[in-house]
Amino acid sequence: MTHAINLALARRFERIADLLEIRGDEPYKIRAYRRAAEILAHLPEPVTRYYEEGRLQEIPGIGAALARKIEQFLETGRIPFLERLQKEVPPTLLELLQLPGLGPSKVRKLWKTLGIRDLSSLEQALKEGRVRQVPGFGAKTEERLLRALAEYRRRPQNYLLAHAWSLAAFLLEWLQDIPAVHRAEVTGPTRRWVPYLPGLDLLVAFTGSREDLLAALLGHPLLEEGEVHGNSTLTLRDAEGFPVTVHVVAPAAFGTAWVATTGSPEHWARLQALAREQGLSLTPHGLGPAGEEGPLAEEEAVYQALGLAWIPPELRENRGEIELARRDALPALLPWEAWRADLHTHTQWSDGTLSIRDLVAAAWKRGLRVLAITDHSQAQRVANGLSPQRWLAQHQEVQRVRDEWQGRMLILHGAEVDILPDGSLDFPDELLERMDLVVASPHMNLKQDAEAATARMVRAASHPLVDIVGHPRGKMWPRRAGLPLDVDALIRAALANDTALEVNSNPYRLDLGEEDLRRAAQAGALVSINTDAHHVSDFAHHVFGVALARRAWLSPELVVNAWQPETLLGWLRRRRGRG
DNA sequence: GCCGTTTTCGGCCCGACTGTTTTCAGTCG
Repeated sequence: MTHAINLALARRFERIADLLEIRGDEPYKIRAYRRAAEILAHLPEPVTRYYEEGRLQEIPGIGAALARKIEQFLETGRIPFLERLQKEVPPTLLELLQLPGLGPSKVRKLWKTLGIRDLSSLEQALKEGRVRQVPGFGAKTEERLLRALAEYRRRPQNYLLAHAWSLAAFLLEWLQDIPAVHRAEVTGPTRRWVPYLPGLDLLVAFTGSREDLLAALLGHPLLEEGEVHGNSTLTLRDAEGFPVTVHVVAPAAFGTAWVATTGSPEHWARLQALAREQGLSLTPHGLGPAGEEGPLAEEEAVYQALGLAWIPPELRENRGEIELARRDALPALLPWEAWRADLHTHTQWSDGTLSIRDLVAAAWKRGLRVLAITDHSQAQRVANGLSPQRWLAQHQEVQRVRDEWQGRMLILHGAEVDILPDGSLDFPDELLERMDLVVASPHMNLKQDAEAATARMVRAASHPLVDIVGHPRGKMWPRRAGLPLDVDALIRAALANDTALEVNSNPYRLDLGEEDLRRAAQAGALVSINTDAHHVSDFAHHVFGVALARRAWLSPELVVNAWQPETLLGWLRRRRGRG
């Protein structure tokens, strides 16, 4: 759906917007770049098609100036305006924006008054007490920034899994067309679906020279720099500095290399120990008696030779999976294709981009058979949240669309109602009672202490008209850790009230998080995996939620989205006493 | 920088919170 060239352009427009913001440009100009980036990233056709047909300015948000920049990029791979901008505003300033509390205006001030250009010069200035001398900065800000900086540095795994997968899809397609590439696959933490990771790893069976492979990869519009590293790896980066490691292997040894590079390191070490117990030696290049390791081209053969069932990558964390594979007793995981219901989505009625009609059609096309329309409640002013009156008007519209679909798709009408700071809800019960389904989520006051946050969420989860607690922590990677919840208390409340806890599949949220979900899974709480879709392309995010469920060893029967529509309806009706 | 059967110029989404102030700018959602 997304195209590499659109994404490459969108990222450059985003970067222009960031740099303009630090420079202090006209806010509406900046917004125009951001809007264009957003639209390009979600454009269903490659922008090259518009270019060839001379229709660039037909793309909403693209006028003469942006069309010109798109043309320059497509013709030369460069945008001179961006290059001039980067000479003027050091791009290293952009990493400062990652720190919570530092926006473009403060970054500009630090740069102009203290000459701060990156994280290390900021740290130095903070430690020397120079930052608090700047007007607008004080002791509290100094302390907060030092903490944020330490936090930022402590986070070794800095990148988003979704970014890795999206890049992987483009690069694998690209690799297919390179002669002498026999096979190419995703490997490493990306393949294990680790939510936050140090970069993308690919495994490539290749018989040519490393330099040729590197040159071919650098021809891709999303990759900017790279080098040959040792005799079996290439390291590259995309325009945002996202690291890509390409492991190169002989085709015959693909199987052992794939197991080795997929990891985890602990899982691999345990496999090697198991091999030793059997008098064998397991290396990335083969398996057999020490010194006579033979290559294995298929991964299944590696596990089989060790007397194990093949282990899905999401389980390879050395949490007991090897012992279970030995007894052929691996847990049943939620099948990838079992997710057939999205119970948390948005339309143009609040901050979504699609009409109800288009959202339903897009969901159907995606293979969904149940869709809940859950726009924001009134407290979400930024998101154009619905008043009770507007919800009722929307209800009429949902009814019309429902009639058009005549039961082919189960369309539920509910809302994502705000959980207010005290745990009460942003809509009156009389309105909630009319809904097919209620998702209740926290959006504001996310800096409560653990006691207040837990009381708030437990109260919401215990409300008889709340079916699903949406993104319970309200976290937003990487800037916001979210509510410091006692998750076990929330899980107990959910169990006591037959309420489902959401795994929000938005890659920036993944909330509940993995450890939370593991606890919920052990307690046997119901879970709802939803995309929180605002765009058509957001439906694709469900894989991150499903992956998290698999990594948490969640029993498939606890996932309400995997139930038959009748079962789901039965649960909802029973909960609100309509059963 | 974009956009227009209310405008080709003057709009473009806004409110709460916080730390820094002494009346408000910047950040965030």
